[in-house]
Amino acid sequence: MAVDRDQVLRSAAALLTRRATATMDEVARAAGLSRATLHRHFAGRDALVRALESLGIAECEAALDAARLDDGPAADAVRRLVREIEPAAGLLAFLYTENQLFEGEEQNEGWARIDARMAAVFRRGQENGEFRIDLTPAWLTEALYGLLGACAWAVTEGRVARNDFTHMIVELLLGGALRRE
Amino acid sequence: MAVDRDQVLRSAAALLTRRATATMDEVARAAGLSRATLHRHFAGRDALVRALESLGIAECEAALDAARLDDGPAADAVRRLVREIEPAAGLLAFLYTENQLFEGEEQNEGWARIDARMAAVFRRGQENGEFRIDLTPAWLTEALYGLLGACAWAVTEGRVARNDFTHMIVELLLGGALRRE
DNA sequence: CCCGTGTGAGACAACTTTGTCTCACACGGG
DNA sequence: CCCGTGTGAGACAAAGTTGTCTCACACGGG
Repeated sequence: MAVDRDQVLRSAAALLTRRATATMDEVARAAGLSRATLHRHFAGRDALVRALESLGIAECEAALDAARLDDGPAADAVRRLVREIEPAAGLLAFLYTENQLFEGEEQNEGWARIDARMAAVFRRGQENGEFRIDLTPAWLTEALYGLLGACAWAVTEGRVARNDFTHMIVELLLGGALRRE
Repeated sequence: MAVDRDQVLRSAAALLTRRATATMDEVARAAGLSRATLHRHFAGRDALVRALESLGIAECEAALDAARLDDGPAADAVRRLVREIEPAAGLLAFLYTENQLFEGEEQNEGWARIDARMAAVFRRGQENGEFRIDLTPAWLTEALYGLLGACAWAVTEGRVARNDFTHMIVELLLGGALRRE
């Protein structure tokens, strides 16, 4: 009967993303357990958010590893990254918007490392001539976060098919909306 | 000594965007007034959020009007839209993430109308051959929201220069990151 | 079969936030 | 000058939330 910690965190992220003021009781209900049990696993709201953040950081790092960003064309690396990070998109959407974190040095360091790795692949693409140079790596990184969150939300809202997730993000991020002949 | 209602709403949006659980007292302090006065203008937290939403809808509609989305190439229309909507980007970033709104028929209708107008310009671009057809108008609309929020945040964080706001969004949305020869 | 582990339900006090009210005061127009 | 309007500060009760505890119970392994 052990609670699936990750599954609890995921449903908490899904709820908190669209209603950040949700009660611990609401979070518990959404995860299908009682407030008492939720409290046994996470000492309080802060602890829950920190756990969400730790999970998000860990999943991002894992996705970055799995995407092998240094291999082959940067465009392919970005495509692999988006595909790998898709399962964590909902979590990311929450963490990206909930920047109350400004505390916690360890966490901040984690995000800085992730940002740096993402920016690095864009920079590599610029240096080898794949990517245009007027869009800065920092902006492309932020834009990727924004698109991941937007697409995750669009999928849950039914405005984008789940199977199109990677395609929609990568094609827009790399190719843009303009038609090429 | 009358309080500048719009300015209060803007600073409230700025605070709530990154810390949605902020207290009415914190919101008041951030806006530079006392909780008592804040309460005189907005009956409560709900009223404040609804006012934020009304302002956001109004500014979006105004930007849509000013952008003349039906005139000339769709790409130029999108560029005008982003330029017009820039001042409201912070507000939008908050409203886009805080989807606790699911109540309120009038508001919902407002967003639906805005969504439809945005999607229409993308559809027009597809129909006249400017835009590629594998990215749906609904997704391009969501992506625009996401990019607006991401860029507004990146600007306040200092990762993107304020003057580059329109350029960064439009160039990425329309042209993508890939270099063209 | 029994017992240990983990859970749900509910009670409870402590704390926080909210909404309201009162009072004093600063400002600006008449 | 005086008075009305709008504000800040603070007090206060009401409501909501949190953290803790207790008890009963379901389940599964030994």
